Amino acid sequence: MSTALARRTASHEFRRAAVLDAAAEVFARAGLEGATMRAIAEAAGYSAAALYAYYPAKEAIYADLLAQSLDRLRRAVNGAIDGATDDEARMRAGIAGFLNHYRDHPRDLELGLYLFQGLGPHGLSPAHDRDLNNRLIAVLRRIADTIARFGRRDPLTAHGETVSVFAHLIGILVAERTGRLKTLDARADDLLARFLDGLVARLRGGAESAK
Amino acid sequence: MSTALARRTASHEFRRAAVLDAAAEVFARAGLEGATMRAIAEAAGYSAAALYAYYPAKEAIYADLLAQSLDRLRRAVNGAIDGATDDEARMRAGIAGFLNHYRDHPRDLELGLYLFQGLGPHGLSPAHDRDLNNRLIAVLRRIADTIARFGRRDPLTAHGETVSVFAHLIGILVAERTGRLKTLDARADDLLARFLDGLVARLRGGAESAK
Amino acid sequence: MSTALARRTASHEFRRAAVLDAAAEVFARAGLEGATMRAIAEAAGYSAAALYAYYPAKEAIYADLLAQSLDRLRRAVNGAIDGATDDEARMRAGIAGFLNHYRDHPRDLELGLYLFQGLGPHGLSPAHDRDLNNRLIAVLRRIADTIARFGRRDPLTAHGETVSVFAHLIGILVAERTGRLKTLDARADDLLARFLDGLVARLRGGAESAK
Amino acid sequence: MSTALARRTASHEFRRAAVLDAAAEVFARAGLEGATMRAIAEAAGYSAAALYAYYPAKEAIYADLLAQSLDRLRRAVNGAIDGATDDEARMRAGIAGFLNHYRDHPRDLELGLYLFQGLGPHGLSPAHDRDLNNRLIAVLRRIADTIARFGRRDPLTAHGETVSVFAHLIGILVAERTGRLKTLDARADDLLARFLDGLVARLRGGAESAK
DNA sequence: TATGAATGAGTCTTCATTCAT
DNA sequence: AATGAATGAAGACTCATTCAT
Repeated sequence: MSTALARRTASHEFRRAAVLDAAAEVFARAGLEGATMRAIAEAAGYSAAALYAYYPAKEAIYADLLAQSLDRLRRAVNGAIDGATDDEARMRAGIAGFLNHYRDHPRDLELGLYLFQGLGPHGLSPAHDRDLNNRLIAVLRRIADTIARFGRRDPLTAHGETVSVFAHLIGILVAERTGRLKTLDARADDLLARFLDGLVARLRGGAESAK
Repeated sequence: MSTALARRTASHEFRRAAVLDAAAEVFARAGLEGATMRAIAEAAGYSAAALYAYYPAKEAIYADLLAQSLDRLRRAVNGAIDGATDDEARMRAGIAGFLNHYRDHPRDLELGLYLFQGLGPHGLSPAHDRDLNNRLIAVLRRIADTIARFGRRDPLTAHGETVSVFAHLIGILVAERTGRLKTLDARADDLLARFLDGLVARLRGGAESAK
Repeated sequence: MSTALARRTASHEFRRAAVLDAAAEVFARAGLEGATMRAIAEAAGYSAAALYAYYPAKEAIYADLLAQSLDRLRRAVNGAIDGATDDEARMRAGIAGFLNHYRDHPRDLELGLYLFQGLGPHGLSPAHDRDLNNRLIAVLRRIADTIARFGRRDPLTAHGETVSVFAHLIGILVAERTGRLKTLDARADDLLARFLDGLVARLRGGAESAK
Repeated sequence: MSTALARRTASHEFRRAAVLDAAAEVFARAGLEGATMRAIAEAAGYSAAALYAYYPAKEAIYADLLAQSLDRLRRAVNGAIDGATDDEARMRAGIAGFLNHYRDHPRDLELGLYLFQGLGPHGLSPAHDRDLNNRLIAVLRRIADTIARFGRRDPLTAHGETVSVFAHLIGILVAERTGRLKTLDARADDLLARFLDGLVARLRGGAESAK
């Protein structure tokens, strides 16, 4: 019986993943507001009602989608860092990896911004929110490590610098995705380069600039 | 007779402003998607149908709201700049004015983010969009001027630097508003100070760093 | 006082006529369902509320419009008959005048069909209906006369024939206006000619066909 | 499984038919413009939203209703023709069948007039319109055949005569339905008889009257 | 497990009409 | 005489969700 149950569970998880895939596709195609339960169901080859066997509400699909998206981001960032050879390169690679991942994967950006922005209509439950936060922190922690190492900063200082990096990255992404960058005749690449150069200079400069 | 007409017109404008206020309040309370015509009407003490005496469509309310919001931002930035005494202070004041205006006026931030985000579903008409863009550009231009003057940069270089500033400001605001800053135990003030210090250092450094 | 009152009344009637004109124009432009009170008011240079000083309801405007339209029809038919020289020509002219008036004045046809069709939504009051009926009968009576005279029929027989003519005319007009004639590759002229020839032949034939 | 699916499909069709019935009733009762989705839903014992499980839009209900109505007309006409014994009787029967079908089925007349009248506001899609036209033509073609056969006319001439018949029938029906016949103290039967007699006489007369 | 059926609440918008001024 | 202001009722349609099967 236990085997049968396990099999059933595995099968269930398998189909849940298929639903999630379909949802991701719909989100990418129709945008966040246009992603209706019916559209997701159709993409998954189910009826709308069937979705409720896998997720209790639309909100839960969002949450799951976001979690996966943040994991993909983490893998991208980690991969970029691991592929670099010296400390400065690692720091630069991690930060650029963050930006490029989102630039290369608009779906994930869409989801990420939704998160950053606090999804108006139904909002996520606090539990979900905490979970997602932790996944984001995991990404940033790795970047903080490279900063601490390259800049020979203590963890606290490195953390402050990381948040600054994080804010800048978000700013670039938001500005680009909303067309303001094009309007202002600027490019994300250039912005990042400028910021990184400044960051490197600053970290090299003061042996220990306060927080 | 002319007086009566003027009085009537003024009264009309007065009530239109009241509707706009109510709309702003609803936007702040219910979020962007939750701002329905009925909600706005109720907040204004009207029936939904009555709104159409003041605005021909929901979109027009958005547009008006955003336009006024950007004008308030411009006044805040200009005021901050004009109140400072030397070139460095002017630059710092303009940038800080941008950030603080939005921190002090969450409603305007909500609206601004809506703009930055590109309002998915119902979007603004191209005409409206262009108008709003111009208002934003007007704000940034003033900041660019202070950068050019303090850093003795040519306009083109100053523009690039301005976009970087803009991106950073957006990033800070988005991160704060969505609670990520609190999560990361950071404060907007510190982030701004850190960024400004870096900016000043950079501008002081190279007499003329390419674009 | 009596003079003042008369003047006031005349002035009122004058403006009522202007409203009616505007209404006719709107009906022609926007169709029957598209003719809103506001549209009529704008065409008349009034506010919507002002119309209620001249007509108690939209329905009354319809009714007045229809009455005038039927009077125009009567004048057209009478004119056609009076312009002809012998009895057969007079009969033919009267009938053709009916058809051609409506073909040349689509506005009136629109109104007429509305009448014939019983205006769904609000319907006319019985009083109005009776009045309009009488105006239609006045038209048909004149045609009946020409039939009686040409066919040397007694009034009763002539009346029966007239109703048949009336039905045929309506049929042609409805079929043409709704595009069915074009669909069937037919022309109103031909249909009328065919019918008239048959009518003449029939009336010439039997000295006195019952009823 | 196939059985279950078939049963489900059949059940769906059954309820769709019920919706259609309800719609027909509403159309007959409330007139064309008064037939709202909500009214139809209530008549069918559904919520308004439920209708959309059976028809994607109001327009589709119209179209279905009209199509079925025209098919009923065709069956009535065909049946009448097939029940007659000689050529003249067949022609008379077909024409009378058209008229009587509509006199006996006021709902269908209401729908038919809607068609003939070109449904102003929301109109049918061109595709629907073409389809309905074809169904009407199918009816008329059968009548044209009987005319050609009885009158020994070539198809072209018979067609012209058929359109004349069609126009007359419409005229009678419109006049009757809108109460004008009663006003004029006439009866549809008599009108038809008179017209048919004339038609027969004409067809017997000239061996071949042009067009 | 999956579905078809069904719904209530909600969306924006239009319109004829009323009323204080 | 005329109007601006305001409204209730209505329009078609959508959506997330529930439930019996």
